[in-house]
Amino acid sequence: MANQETRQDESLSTLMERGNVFAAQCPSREVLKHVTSRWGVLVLVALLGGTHRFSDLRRKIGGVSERMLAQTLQWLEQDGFVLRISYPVVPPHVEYSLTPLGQEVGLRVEALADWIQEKLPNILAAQQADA
Amino acid sequence: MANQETRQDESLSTLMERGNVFAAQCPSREVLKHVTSRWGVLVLVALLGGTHRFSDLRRKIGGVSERMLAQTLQWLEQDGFVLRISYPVVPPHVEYSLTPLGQEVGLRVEALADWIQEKLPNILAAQQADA
DNA sequence: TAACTTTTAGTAAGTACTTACAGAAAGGTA
DNA sequence: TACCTTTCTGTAAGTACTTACTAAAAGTTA
Repeated sequence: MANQETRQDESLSTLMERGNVFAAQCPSREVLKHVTSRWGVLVLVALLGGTHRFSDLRRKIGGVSERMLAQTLQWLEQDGFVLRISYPVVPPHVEYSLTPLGQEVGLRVEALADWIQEKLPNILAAQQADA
Repeated sequence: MANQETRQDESLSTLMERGNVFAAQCPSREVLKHVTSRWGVLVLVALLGGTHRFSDLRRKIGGVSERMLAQTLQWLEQDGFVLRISYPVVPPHVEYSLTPLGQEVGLRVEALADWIQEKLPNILAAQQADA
């Protein structure tokens, strides 16, 4: 089903129990792509702060278009990280939150984002150094 | 220098001390993009395992083209995460390794990648659930 | 001499990501 | 009736990411 050419050190069986991001055909690559996507990271971190409505997220995440936010939320929902609850009213009312699985990734993504935010001065300094 | 329109809750001074990934103009966004890029993640994790030559990385990271690997390494080098040592011989011999700063991000990125690899079965199950 | 080695630049071409914009739904308000 | 609300979808158009392919350097091997 996945993994024919690239067979570095993972057999079909290992693939079923544990992904291998270094293998081109491994499905974990797709998940990684969603989680680390431009807006995916920010959505996960934002939702760690609690349930948000669509427009709340859009306001909080500077620069997202409605189109991209919607698409990103769908990716994360399909991967089982985001829970979407839609109330059948007009105008629409939809609430997004993290599933238990989503909170786990969220924490890891947040750790990364936080580190970058904190170390930004060091990074900018390093950039200057060899510029 | 950065941050004119988007001014959510960070002043120019705060920006100098700590990034804010939620602000569209914050330079941390660029760094985040490099680190979480398709190949950036894999390069960082691979280099946590020690110094690698260009072709070692290419072999290890399934699916990268030479072009993209080179570009990704340049991004990470400019951000101060990767150290590039070139020996003036023919054919070329170049070694890549992580700087102290690079090891710190690397660990965070690895934590994320590892989690995804471990939880892949759960994620695939979740995908099936609402498919 | 022809071919091979390793790393990277450059080009053209293709694919994927992003944006901007218009539009829909059903009811309340001016 | 005209307009506003919120959450999306579809479209066209633009930008960025990726790939495939060509080429270079200078010495070693067939």
